[in-house]
Amino acid sequence: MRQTGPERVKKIRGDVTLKDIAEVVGKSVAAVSRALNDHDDIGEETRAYIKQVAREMGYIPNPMAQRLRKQSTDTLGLILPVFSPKSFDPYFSELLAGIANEAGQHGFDLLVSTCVPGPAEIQAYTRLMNGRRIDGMVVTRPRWNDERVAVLYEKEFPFVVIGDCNPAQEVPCVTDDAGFGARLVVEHLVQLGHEKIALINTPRELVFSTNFYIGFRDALHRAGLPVQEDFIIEADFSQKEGYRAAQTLLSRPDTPTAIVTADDIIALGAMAAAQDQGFQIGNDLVVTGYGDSLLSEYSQPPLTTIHRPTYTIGQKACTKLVAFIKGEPVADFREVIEPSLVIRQSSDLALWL
Amino acid sequence: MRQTGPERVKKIRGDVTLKDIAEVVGKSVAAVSRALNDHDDIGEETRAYIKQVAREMGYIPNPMAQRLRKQSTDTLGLILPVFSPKSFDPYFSELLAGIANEAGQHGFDLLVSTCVPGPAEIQAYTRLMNGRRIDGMVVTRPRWNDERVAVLYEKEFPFVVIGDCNPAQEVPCVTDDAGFGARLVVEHLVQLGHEKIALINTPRELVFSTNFYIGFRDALHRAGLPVQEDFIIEADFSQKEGYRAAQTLLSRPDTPTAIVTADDIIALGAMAAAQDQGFQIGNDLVVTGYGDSLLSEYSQPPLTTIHRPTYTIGQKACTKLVAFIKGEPVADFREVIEPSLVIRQSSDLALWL
DNA sequence: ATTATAAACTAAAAGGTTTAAGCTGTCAAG
DNA sequence: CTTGACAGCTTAAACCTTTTAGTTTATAAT
Repeated sequence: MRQTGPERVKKIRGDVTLKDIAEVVGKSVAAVSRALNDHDDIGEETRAYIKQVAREMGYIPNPMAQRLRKQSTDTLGLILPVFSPKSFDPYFSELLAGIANEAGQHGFDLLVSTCVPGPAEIQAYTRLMNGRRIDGMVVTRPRWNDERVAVLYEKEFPFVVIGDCNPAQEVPCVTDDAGFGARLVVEHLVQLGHEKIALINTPRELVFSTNFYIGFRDALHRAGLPVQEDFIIEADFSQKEGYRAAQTLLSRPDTPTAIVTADDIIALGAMAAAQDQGFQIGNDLVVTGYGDSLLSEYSQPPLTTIHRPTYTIGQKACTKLVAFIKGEPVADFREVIEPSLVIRQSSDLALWL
Repeated sequence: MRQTGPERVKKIRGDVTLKDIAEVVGKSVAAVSRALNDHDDIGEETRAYIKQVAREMGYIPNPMAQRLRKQSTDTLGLILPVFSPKSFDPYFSELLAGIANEAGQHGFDLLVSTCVPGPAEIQAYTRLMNGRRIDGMVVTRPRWNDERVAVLYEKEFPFVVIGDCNPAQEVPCVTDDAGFGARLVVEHLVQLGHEKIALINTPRELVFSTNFYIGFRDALHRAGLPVQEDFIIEADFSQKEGYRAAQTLLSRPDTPTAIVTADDIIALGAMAAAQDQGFQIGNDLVVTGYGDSLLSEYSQPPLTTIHRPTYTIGQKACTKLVAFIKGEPVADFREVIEPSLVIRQSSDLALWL
């Protein structure tokens, strides 16, 4: 029954299906399928032959058919918040790179969607979930009482959270330790002799912000410094908001000598505001960031910040999510990565030398 | 035959299929499908009823079944070059945002994959194509004799190119006018009185680089200035490469008074090199970039550059690709967008005032 | 009264894969 | 010689939707 020659090449262009292979090798479609998937109820010889023919014919499985049948998509979902048309946070770029690379390693596709933050957000999530387009979801920047997490959890849809999330919820997550980061920054500033340290925090609905605040507060306590509530202010993730916040802080009668911010992009805004008021950053006033994004290296002056291994976090989160989807045992639900301090000129102009 | 009550609600959780609806309304599966898709051979009343029941039952079509049947995926592919683990070019972030947003508008999903540039690249492309995972592909940073374009073209796979591409190939593309951008920069520098203008160009295999070079050269000619070949040097898209290139330029006996670069990130490297050699950027030496990425605004000093509307380019490219896939007539194959000059302190320190 | 036409549907196939269940033949144990 | 076990297959169903090619019924035209 073995055919060779033209017949076997016939379908070399166009879409070769299991049926085509079955015809050539003279076995059933099921046998071909099972041979290619290495089931053990197909003879050694037959299996080898089928595989060879499949290779020669250039067989590529039709993913849609597989997905329909297996009721799984081998695809992960990631929804990026796009605030303004003009680009988005470099944090997400790095995260995306980590996730996408790792997903590829596991044979998963990555579906990326965007949405403007707000009420439409949850729709974007449910659309991907309900549409059975993806097997699992990556959630970023978790909030207290996060509706996204609630929905995913309730529907028992596999997901992983990137960033600190509500410890009351037992959800798989990979995060940097914001509190530890804040502590590193404050200790650095205390060492430099600062006593009046202000904080521009990210929005309070983020779990991250709370942890950052707690780390900040505790570090001050530990240094024997008071926590002045009017030295603490919130800002969204934007340069503009950072500018506004710093302006407010610096217009007070008693100005701080250091401004800790919970995000690099906010720090950039804060630096701009301070500079506009005549401060020399790194000398009259110290500003620090969080994230160690590309921006912090090239800012003016370069920004002292907390290095968060975003790429690695993306990778680990992806690995965890894939394990989850495959039903493999997941060792540690909550993976915490220690960030590190990167000292640049914005905290110590002497480094210019 | 109309059922109401529990039966209709029975499947409200879990996956409602056409069959379930058909049973409830007492019609055939085909009728339900045709009603929901607004075919005109279903009675007005029936159609309304079916739609209502579908809504009540929370019916969501199974995309995999649709895709298998329709032999299309309603998904676009984008492959991001990831050079180093540490983040990627902000250019791609902005592009991604534009493409993803627009794709969503058209009801398309966006599949994002990454690959390290090099020989593995073409595999990533063929994998997506051959796997029938996507209906169309976005190609970025086209090169002369671009293998990706060749493969896509040869297989008649729908695609759109973002960025200048080989004019000999009749391929759909959306691009900024690099030559025009170069001209704007040179004219600006000439106006500032510069006569010794160097160029750090991007790698010559990119069509962009050639166009940028031609614009640069022509603008010099027009200004009556000579084109000195040893003032022209190439660099990859990295800060490091920009640093190296500028170092080379500035180590020559006759140093330029202005360095034009073909990319912001290269410009940042060039500035760093110049600063390390004691130049005051914007005064002793002028450096310009291309792209107007986030970085350029926050660099030290802020970078005079060419604004490329990357987000918009992403949107337009996506629209074009979708039209192409749907077989709609595409008006202009080649869409060229004029960039504009953004003057910051790196070319004119007086702006500091 | 017959035929043509249109409206409103239905049955079945197709899209490609995987899997549950069943079948055949061989060999060994009883 | 029977029974059982096992290897190595095959058949048919399932996944869910869309489309092709009818079929039925009612109405209009002849």
